[in-house]
Amino acid sequence: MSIQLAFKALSDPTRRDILELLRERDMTAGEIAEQFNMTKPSISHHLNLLKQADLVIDERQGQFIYYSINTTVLQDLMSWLWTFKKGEK
Amino acid sequence: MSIQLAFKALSDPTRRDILELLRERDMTAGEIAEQFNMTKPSISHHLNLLKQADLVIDERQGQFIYYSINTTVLQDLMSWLWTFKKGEK
DNA sequence: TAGATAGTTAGATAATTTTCTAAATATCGA
DNA sequence: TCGATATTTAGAAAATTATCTAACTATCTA
Repeated sequence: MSIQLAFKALSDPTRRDILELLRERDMTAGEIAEQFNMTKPSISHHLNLLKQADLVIDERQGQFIYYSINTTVLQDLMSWLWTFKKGEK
Repeated sequence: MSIQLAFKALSDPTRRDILELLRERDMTAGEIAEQFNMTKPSISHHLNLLKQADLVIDERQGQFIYYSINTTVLQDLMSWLWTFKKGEK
C-alpha cells in the first residue's frame, strides 16, 4: 500500500517497539499492551495505525485477536531506501 | 545517529520529496524551495529536520548553501528493516 | 443466559508538527 | 560600505497526533 502510511507508522517509537515484539512471535493485543506503560486503548490505537499501514495483520481467535507482522510493506520501504544508495535511479 | 529522528524525518512527504530531488543532484536551498508550493522558511525548516536526522549534509558556498544526501543513516534504516525479513534476530 | 475476559470505539485534552509572515544574518559585487 | 540576493530564525496560528477515561462489542464458560 502507501509508503506514506508506513513511514508515518514507523515514526513512533511505541509502534516500532510493537513491531520488534512481533518479530519474536505473534501476540495478542493484551500481551502486547502488557509490555508497555500505557493503557490498552492507547495500544489499540497504535495497533490500528500499524494495521492501516499494512505493517501488521490481525486475526481473531475466539476472544483473542492475534497480531503478526506483514513483511510486504517493509520490503517496499527497503526498496525505496535502496534507490538512494549508489546513484541508482 | 538515531533511527528515531530519521523515521520522523521520513514521515513527511515534503521531506521525502526533497530527498528524491537530491538523489538526482546536489541543490541549493533556493533551488529546492522552487520545486515546492511552499514558502522558503517552511522548506528551510524541513531541511533543518533532515539535517538533524543526518539524512542530508549542508555546505555553504558563498551566498548559497548546498544540500546533499548522506546515505549512512539510510543504511541504518535498511538494516533495521532487514531484521524483520526471514525470522532474523 | 449471566458474568467475566479481551479488545475496540468515542470523545476530550495536551503535546507536537506544519506552515505562514516578519525580521534577522550572511555573502556578494559595485 | 551599500544594496541586492540567499537563507535562516522567531513567533504565532492551525492541524495532527498521542494519550487518557468511560463506554461499548464480542466471545467464552458455567
